[in-house]
Amino acid sequence: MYSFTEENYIKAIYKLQEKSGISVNTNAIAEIMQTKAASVTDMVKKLSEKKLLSYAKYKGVELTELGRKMALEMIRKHRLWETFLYDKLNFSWDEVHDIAEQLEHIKSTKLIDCLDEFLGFPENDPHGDPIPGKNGLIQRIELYKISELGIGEFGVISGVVNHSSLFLQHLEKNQLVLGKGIEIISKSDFDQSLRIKIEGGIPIMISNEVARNVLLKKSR
Amino acid sequence: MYSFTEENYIKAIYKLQEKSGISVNTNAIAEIMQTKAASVTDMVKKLSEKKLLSYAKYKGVELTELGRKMALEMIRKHRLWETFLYDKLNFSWDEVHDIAEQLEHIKSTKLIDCLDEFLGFPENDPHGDPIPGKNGLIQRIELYKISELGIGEFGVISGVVNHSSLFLQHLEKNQLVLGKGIEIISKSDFDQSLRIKIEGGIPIMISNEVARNVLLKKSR
DNA sequence: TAATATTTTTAGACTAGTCTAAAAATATTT
DNA sequence: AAATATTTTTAGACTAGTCTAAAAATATTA
Repeated sequence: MYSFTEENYIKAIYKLQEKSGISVNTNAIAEIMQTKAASVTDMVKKLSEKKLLSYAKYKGVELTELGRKMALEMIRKHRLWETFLYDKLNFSWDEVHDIAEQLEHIKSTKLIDCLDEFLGFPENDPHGDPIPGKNGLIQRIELYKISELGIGEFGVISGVVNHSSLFLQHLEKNQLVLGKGIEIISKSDFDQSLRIKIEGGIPIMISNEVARNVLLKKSR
Repeated sequence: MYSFTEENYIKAIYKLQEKSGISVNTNAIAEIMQTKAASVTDMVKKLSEKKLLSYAKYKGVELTELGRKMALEMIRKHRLWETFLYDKLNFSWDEVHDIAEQLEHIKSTKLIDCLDEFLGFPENDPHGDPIPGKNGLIQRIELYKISELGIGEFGVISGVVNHSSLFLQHLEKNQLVLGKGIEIISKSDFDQSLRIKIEGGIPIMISNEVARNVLLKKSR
């Protein structure tokens, strides 16, 4: 059984490895873990002994297959809990992260698989990020900004680029919520604003600013 | 913010205080916390400094109002999560406890209040134990053993006395699940076994052993 | 490539929570 | 009420995870 701290280190290292290539250095880990480099060295040695990552002094670390699998499990849990909070308990997009940060440490495979089923096997969390499957595979679904779609194309709102409360509240006020299907009606050559039709509603205008910050899964 | 360990101590002390009167002694705490008396002494001193309980050397401990409130919050969380697992994720009676033991430590008042609402403000958990309200009040509903009801009386299954997996599985096999309405048809003078009718089913026999371990809320 | 700057590691110490073994207080028995 | 048994506390040590300060390795610059 792994401690919360160990789990958080693995998740942090996974994220760093995702964006900045193969080997992750001590200082970078210290920064996102809000701790000191010396502490990271200690922990990294421990995780290395547990075969979760490979580590050579002064050379940075790299997750093993075991570590990678663990990181994906954490991310799966995190995103499923976020989806639960958003879909079932009506939390807003910006409230879910901190609570999911706690919930992702709950140990029970059955719990998370049942939750997955209860939520209808969602493919993306409320921020549009893909939810890894039971097998540890990420099914990456191509998401497009509204502004990238052509006239006549259809899509389902699946995420956002800008996560600010102000923006999320603006979307909600305009019925632009997760899961809604929309169709591109026309684009203005003047200010790149768009006219779109929301599923079961009348056509509305949205600014290019909005169109560049909402992500769609193409449909039809 | 309190640690998991501190929270578990407070919950344990509350439970002991419930059944065995006012002052709780060190060894009893050590036993249910699965630790040694020396460790209990240390922790109890700490909790005393935090005003969660009052403690006099060699005289045992007693929760303060603050400690009692905290214990009730823990119990509220525990029982709401158990209800969630049972009602929404279809866990069985005997599976919910261990996971709720982890979930009860999640820190978010909003989360637990939204969960309460999502579950329809349940009054009892899947074991029939009352769920403390937001205010910290326990609404105690009178529950009767099946064996205490008279012939012709009706009741809804609302809890159990014996919480063992073996017993809970036996009940499930015989359709004796939470929320089912039953009617007492007759009682045997020989072995105190009962004939009962389960809502929407045919009459069945149950042993006195079963009848003494299932709790009903009277109805009609 | 020598000097300097940066990064990483080591050494030793601290806290929370636990332990064992022994001492102190309380309870029970005779 | 003295002897014995039990319970509780103290003292000192251990582990996980953290820290600071200093040493060692690596990287950068002139």
